[in-house]
Amino acid sequence: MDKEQQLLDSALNLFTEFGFHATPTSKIAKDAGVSNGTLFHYFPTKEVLILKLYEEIKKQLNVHLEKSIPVDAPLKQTFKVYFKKSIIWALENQKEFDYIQQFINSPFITMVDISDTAVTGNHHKLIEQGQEKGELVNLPSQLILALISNTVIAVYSFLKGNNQNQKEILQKSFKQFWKLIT
Amino acid sequence: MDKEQQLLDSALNLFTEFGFHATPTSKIAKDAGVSNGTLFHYFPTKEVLILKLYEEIKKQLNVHLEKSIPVDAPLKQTFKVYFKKSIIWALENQKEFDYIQQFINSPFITMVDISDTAVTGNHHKLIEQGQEKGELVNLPSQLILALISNTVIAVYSFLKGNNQNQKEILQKSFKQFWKLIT
DNA sequence: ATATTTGTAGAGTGATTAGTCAATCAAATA
DNA sequence: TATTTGATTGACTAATCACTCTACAAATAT
Repeated sequence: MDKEQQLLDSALNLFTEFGFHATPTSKIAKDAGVSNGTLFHYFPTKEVLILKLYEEIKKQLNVHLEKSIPVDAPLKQTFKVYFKKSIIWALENQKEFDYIQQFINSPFITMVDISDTAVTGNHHKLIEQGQEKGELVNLPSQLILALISNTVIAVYSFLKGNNQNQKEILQKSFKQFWKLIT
Repeated sequence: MDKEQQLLDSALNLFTEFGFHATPTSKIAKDAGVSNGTLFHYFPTKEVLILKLYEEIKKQLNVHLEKSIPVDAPLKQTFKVYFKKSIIWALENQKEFDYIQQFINSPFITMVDISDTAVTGNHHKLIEQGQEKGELVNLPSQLILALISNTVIAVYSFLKGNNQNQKEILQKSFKQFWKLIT
């Protein structure tokens, strides 16, 4: 087993349960089954651990999102796939998703690049293309991106507590979401 | 000067800048111009201080929102007023608004009533009335509430960094928002 | 005027914490 | 087989923290 990964796993569990500073490094090490010193062998400071965990989760999410995205599909179809994939990933990786939000809403966010909030990549491009074609509403692409992220968060946090009719909710939510951005 | 209020003010400033646990009570007391012991005279524990600050801000927001809300106005008008008032309050009280988000996305949220997320009151009722009249989309009112909150957050976080065209952005955003929930 | 409560101070305490370090251990390489 | 390299340990440290306690001052009640 990779001890670095085990440390990240334990950190994720403990950080989401107790928060960053209420989780001592000693507890993380213990939970991961390694010694105190080993933690600091892999992560020079606690802060680095917190940041690396964020980067790693963000990477996982982005890799997942870019998998099997249709090319040359109608814009609406592409957005639908992104939308649903995001929410389903969040539901299947709740700790990871919650960690992202906890991190983003904490002062640690000032330590990462500003243009880097959670989802990156070609989304800006996609939005601007949609606007050129007149399909998407004419609002700053940054705002549209924020609207998208936050709609995903809203649907996720609802479905987290109510997993009945998931498919129907997703369907209807997307329909409304599409109206929001067109 | 009310020392309890001064302590809450200092706590707000420091918590939003450094986070809960990276802000020692001693710093809060010093910043408020009182002694260590005085802080614990007003707040038995640090946790109580964190919770009371949250409650106080939530109350402020709710009081503000309920001021000069039109009665018997068309639903769309009522929502528009709520929508704009929320965002403008957030922009004018950024620390308070950021604190709410930091709190809600932290493990401390488990210590407050679940039915109590930030905005309370008659909003559920309003939504259900709108649905009965067939004006609002037929989705669970909890989900609609989440969509509303998160749209407000999205527009706020965009406008926080771009305060040009505020009026126009608000106008257009509401137009899209209304499509989202109808 | 006296007694009682309430507010305020700040030094002190015991516990906890991030991070260090010298000593082993394992495994790869020479 | 010898040597180097990196991984791992856990006791240790210096700092920090939430909170206590005693003393005193101010306000309020009797």
